[in-house]
Amino acid sequence: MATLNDVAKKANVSKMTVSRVINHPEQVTDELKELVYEAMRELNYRPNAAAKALANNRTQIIKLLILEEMDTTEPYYMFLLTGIANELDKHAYSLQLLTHQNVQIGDSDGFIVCGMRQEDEELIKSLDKPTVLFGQNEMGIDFVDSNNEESMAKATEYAIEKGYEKIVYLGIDVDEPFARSREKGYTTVMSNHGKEPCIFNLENRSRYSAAFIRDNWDKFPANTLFLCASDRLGLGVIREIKEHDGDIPGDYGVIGHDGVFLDQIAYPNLTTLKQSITEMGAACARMVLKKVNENGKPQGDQLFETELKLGGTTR
Amino acid sequence: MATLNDVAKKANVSKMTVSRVINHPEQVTDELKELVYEAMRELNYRPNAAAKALANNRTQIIKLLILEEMDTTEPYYMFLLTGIANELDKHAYSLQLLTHQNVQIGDSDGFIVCGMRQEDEELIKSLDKPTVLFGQNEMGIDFVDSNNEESMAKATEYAIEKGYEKIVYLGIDVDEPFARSREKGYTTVMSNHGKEPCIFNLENRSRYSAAFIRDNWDKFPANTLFLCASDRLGLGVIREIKEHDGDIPGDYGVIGHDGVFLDQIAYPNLTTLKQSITEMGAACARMVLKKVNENGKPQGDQLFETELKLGGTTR
DNA sequence: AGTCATTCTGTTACCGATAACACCGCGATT
DNA sequence: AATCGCGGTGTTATCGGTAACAGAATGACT
Repeated sequence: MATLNDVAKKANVSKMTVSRVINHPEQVTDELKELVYEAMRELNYRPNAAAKALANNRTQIIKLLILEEMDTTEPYYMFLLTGIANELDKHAYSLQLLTHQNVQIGDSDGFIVCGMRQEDEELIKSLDKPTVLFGQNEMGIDFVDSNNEESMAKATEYAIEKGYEKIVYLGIDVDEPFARSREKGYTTVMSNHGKEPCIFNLENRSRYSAAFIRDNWDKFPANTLFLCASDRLGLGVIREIKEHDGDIPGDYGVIGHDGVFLDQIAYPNLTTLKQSITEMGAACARMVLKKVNENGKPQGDQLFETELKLGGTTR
Repeated sequence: MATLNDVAKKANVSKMTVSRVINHPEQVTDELKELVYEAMRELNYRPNAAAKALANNRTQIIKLLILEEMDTTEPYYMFLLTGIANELDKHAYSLQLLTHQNVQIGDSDGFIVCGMRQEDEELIKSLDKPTVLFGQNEMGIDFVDSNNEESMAKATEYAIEKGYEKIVYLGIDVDEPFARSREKGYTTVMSNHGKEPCIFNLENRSRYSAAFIRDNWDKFPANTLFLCASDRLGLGVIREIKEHDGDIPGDYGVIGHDGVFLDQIAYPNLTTLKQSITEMGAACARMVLKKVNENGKPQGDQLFETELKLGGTTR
């Protein structure tokens, strides 16, 4: 592998000039810069991450903390990981995965945390390096997330537009900002249209939403749409409506949220609010690297729109 | 962070002795070793991966190549990743994820490849670093996998034992070693019991297995068990049996394979052959690191048993 | 012309670890 | 007693980069 030194010799300059071309190009004349770029191209120069890390007193490592239990997660995180990893790669950074099992060993330049719940606040605050959350929070920590409120508002509008008379919201039974935002998107649009909100919160498992439908079937006349805070809940709803020989999407509509995998597993395919997980992962990575370079300077929040992806569970 | 030097001073020895205690402890007297260990403990010494990498002309990075498309994969890979990452962490290694999107940039000490198909042979052979495959193969490359044959044999035995008269095998329609092994496990046990094998291969999507059941429903009398090469296929089978008001698990049994996530999504929960993905991931990591340390010396294969996890789709 | 500031490039030392070599002391060998 | 061998330890140079400083060239100003 070609080194800085090789490039320097080829371009007839010192190592330092080459280093500067890479890190502080404004300090080098255009003429030399051209020579150096040329040499780098010819030698197919790739900086040595280890050397760079050592010299900068960095690790070139970002740790990804996944606080959620793995067996309740969808392939969701694979997309997130891909997005993060690709972006980190571009900056000669690599990834370390931390889960509940393994405590934090080794060092890193920064953290990306996901699956966070209120009770993890202390843990997060104890992190001594630039940190970015994947998922909105009220702790004042920079984050990336879907625009949960806007997302559910959009879905509610759509349901109304399609003429469903009763629109029932099935939320996830946790006291977290994302859950509140989704609910708010629903209630806001409902009241804008002078409709009565109808909200139930359930544990995020398909068997609970199925049981819920079973236990309350007589409360749901034809022309009802179930707006679910996750595809998982949506799945259980579909299952139980079918069990009652309900007509989807004629008499009953279902809309889920996430659009990662389960919406495709459902039959018929679930209409859902699809998140751009991979892009959000990349955004997390960019944000944390920027924060590292700017010595921990706050980066603010970044919200992504969801896409209403139509399946066979809505008219 | 404490360095080698700090430890050396504290223990009144040279850096080199400390380094030796870590890497070649047999070259140091027990007396000094104790002093050094003591100092390391007191200072909470953690080796600097970047420095180590630089000195050893290593990268301390293992690349994970995922050749499969992400949207057809289950959370499967998250478990694998967790296993790999935890193990790598222990050895101060970190991970880089490569997918179809991003070509290989940067350098690494070794590769773990998964989701490989025959057509990827050339790519794999072009890798210039120690490589381990996740998934059996006939290219002579070291691998880790479930014992596919044994796994299906076990399931077939179980189905027979439970008195299902007809046992239908639904395989995945690809010409890959893992698929052949699974089929072989089934056929071997069937012929041992003097029963006629009945095999169909389908694309690995639930809607295809559902369609298959629909189109051939009259061929499957009561007391039939469907042994599926994936939980995904199993899901479609369950769906369609229910559509025909078939009794599961009384008249129809279903067994899937993988046990990662979909088996729990299914209703009733799918009886499946659960793989120890996380452990296999760790095994991959150990194997590739060993291979790196031994300059690419072949490591052979490692097969893991699956666990027959009973759900509600078998008697 | 001489001084000075400015802009650019090169030199040196260092980040934290390791391999190769030098060296020291001791028992075994003659 | 002198030499040899060898296990055990320290010294030096090195991996590939970067910051801090030094030095050279240029133009502006008195």
